[in-house]
Amino acid sequence: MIAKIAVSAANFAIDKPYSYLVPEHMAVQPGVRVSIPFGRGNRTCEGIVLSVEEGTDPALKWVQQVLDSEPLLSDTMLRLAAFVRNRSYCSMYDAIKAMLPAGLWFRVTEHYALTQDRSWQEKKLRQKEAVALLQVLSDCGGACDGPVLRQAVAEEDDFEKAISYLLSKKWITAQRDYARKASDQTEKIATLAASQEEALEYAANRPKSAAVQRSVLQTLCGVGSASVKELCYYTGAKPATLRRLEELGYVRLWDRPFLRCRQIKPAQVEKPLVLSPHQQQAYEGLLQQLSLPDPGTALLYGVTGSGKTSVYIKLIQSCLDMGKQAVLLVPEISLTPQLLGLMAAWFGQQVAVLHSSLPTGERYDQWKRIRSMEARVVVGTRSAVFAPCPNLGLLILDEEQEHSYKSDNTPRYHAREVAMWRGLKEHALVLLGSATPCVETMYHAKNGDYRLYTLPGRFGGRALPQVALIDMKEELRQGNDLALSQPLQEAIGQTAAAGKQSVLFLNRRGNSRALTCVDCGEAPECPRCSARLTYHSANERLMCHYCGYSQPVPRVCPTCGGPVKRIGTGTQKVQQELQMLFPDLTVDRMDADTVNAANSHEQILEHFQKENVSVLLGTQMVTKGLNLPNVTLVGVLDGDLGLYSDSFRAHETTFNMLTQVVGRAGRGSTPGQAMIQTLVPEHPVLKLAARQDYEGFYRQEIDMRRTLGYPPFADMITLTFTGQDEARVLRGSAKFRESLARLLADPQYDAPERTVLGPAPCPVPKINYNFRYRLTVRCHLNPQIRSLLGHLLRQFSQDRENRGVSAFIDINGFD
DNA sequence: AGCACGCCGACT
DNA sequence: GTCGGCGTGCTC
Repeated sequence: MIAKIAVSAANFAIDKPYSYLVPEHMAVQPGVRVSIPFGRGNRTCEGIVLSVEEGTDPALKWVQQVLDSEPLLSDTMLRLAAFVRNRSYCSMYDAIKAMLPAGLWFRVTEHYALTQDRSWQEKKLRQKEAVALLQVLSDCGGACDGPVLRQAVAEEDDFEKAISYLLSKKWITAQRDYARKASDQTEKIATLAASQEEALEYAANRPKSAAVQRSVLQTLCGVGSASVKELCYYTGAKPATLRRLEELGYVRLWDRPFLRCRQIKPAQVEKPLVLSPHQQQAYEGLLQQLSLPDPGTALLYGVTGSGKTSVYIKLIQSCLDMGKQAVLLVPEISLTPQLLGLMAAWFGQQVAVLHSSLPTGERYDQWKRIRSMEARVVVGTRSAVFAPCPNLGLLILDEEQEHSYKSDNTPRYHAREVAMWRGLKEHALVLLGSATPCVETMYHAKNGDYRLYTLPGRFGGRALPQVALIDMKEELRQGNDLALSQPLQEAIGQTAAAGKQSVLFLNRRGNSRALTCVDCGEAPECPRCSARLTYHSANERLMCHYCGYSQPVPRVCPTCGGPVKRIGTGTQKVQQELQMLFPDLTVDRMDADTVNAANSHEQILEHFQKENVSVLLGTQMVTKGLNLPNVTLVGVLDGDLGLYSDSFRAHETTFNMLTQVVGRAGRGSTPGQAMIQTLVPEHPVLKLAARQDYEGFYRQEIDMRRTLGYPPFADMITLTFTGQDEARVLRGSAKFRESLARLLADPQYDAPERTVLGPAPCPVPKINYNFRYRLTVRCHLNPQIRSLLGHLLRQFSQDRENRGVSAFIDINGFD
């Protein structure tokens, strides 16, 4: 028997199904994982069986072990993986990894053993580490486990070097054992208690003898928290090392409570669910569509507060009644506690929650519950679109325009695209919900590709907030250079006086944007990135938002020694301004600096609501999903930020963001009021956002896209090239451009509107010492062009000229 | 991307 | 001699 296998060690350039021989007695079927030898060195790696066929071939290698007793992925899911691979230009295994819960991954333990060849006994070896390892192996009777051997050498690098040397001499052999990562008991967990920068700095300044401490901190910086057991295993640390780090304040140790399927607190709901006439109408239409043999796609379009959630719940109920499973995707789980409560109230134990910050064991349990159909409603973020539902009936993407549905690392898939594929192949209904649908989505809905259901007006007939655009140029002319305009100041005062609350939104974090020298005008930049450092008052440091680099705030200008001044506005500075203007008001702040493990998003909101704090000041985070009845004023401090980014989505993103923020005002009985501060009050996008006029915005935007040939009328492909050697990156991308342009000129590609632009530096031309250039291609993507791009990418990575340069591709992306 | 193989200069 | 550096080509 021959098995075709997707191999974990194969990257995109060499990825294909590899054939292996299956031993007679071995039970191998598609969807199980196996361990196999790969490459010249026959290193053991993992693979997943794609298909099995009769036959034999003496040239092939043998499957070593079967790692699963039953298939992890059904035939459909394997085909889905192939789809993701083709769409996002990743390897088959990358796609599969995105589909499986982390708890399924195997922890590899190595065993080392001496071979028959003992010729080293007569030799004098130069490497003292190698001698030590051979000594330990002999002492252990010729074989021992990796961790035992590891202790013989202080430095990880030296250990690796010595091992590979001994292996190359064929004096020892290495064998790998696989053990599942998910555990069943309570565990002691170590969490990083200091900031990454502090921890890394401490680690970097330790003497060599503290290598273990360093590697613990480095590991923790990568993962945030890990079980003490695993940490000790991977780093060679002893529990005492971790206790020491706890004393020093870099690590927090705690016992994770014994609950793998976390209980969600059900919300108080009145049963049965009563829909408004509009909701009922939408529901009935959707139900009819859900019952079709091929339901296709639907768009539920309704302003914030129009009650889309009730329609979802009713539809999920119907889907369950049909004996099928339903998946509800949300942009970010932590932002939707209310929704989780509702789901628990309506569907109780049938709900499974899936998202990436779930502990591995819990995630694995949920995954199994879904696969066995014990859980029939799945709520989760992007990756939950891969929920292993055997009988899928309904896939809902709430707030479908959100960027978080697009993965920004390998595999670069869009949950909407994956959902569409599943809908088509598994005969499930795909329901997109939004108050401000993505322009492409609305286009398809209006075109009849998707069915369109509209919920007009806010639930309960509540009025939309009054929105005013405030001209900040005028404010400057009148001598007000504060971040808060005169009208907004007054409104805040009045709102507080009336016992109501205000939410202020700022699109940035940190205190001031940058530090500038008064004399020479220099602003400190990140040494690794082409970006200015941002001042953070919480830790009195300048930080890079791209790579995390930080340094203490310099007293004087590093270039000329002149005095430095903070420019720009951040949440911290606005907070100071507010305290100066309104000494009696309390202000809560919510941004990346105040939201952390100790102070969660929910806790800040709860505090704001319970204590009736006058003002909540925050970044992006305050805009999402919250429903605060006592908030009657919303202020956007920098409404025009984002309008001028060079993405074709700039207008859409700004409009959506503003609409979303403004919609937070007046969700209770009192009508709301919103103010958008801007330097360009005459900008049509801002005017439309102020009027909450999605239809108007859509008409204007779709015309522009048609004229300029942007999606949905063509596809925008971005090819990004990165590497440390700028000349190489530039040369590689230019060469890619040449081949692409030449090939596209062939009439077989039928790409009449093609254009290849670039190479041009990316908006941030250097991140972490890596230079970044990109090509932009505008054309109508068809299967031929897709495979042409794949071919060129493969060719690119195999070209010796391009060593040290990596290329990746993004289609109709967001940056 | 790894990783081994092979060729070459340098060190013991 | 033997070690290690680096260029080259392959991965069932």
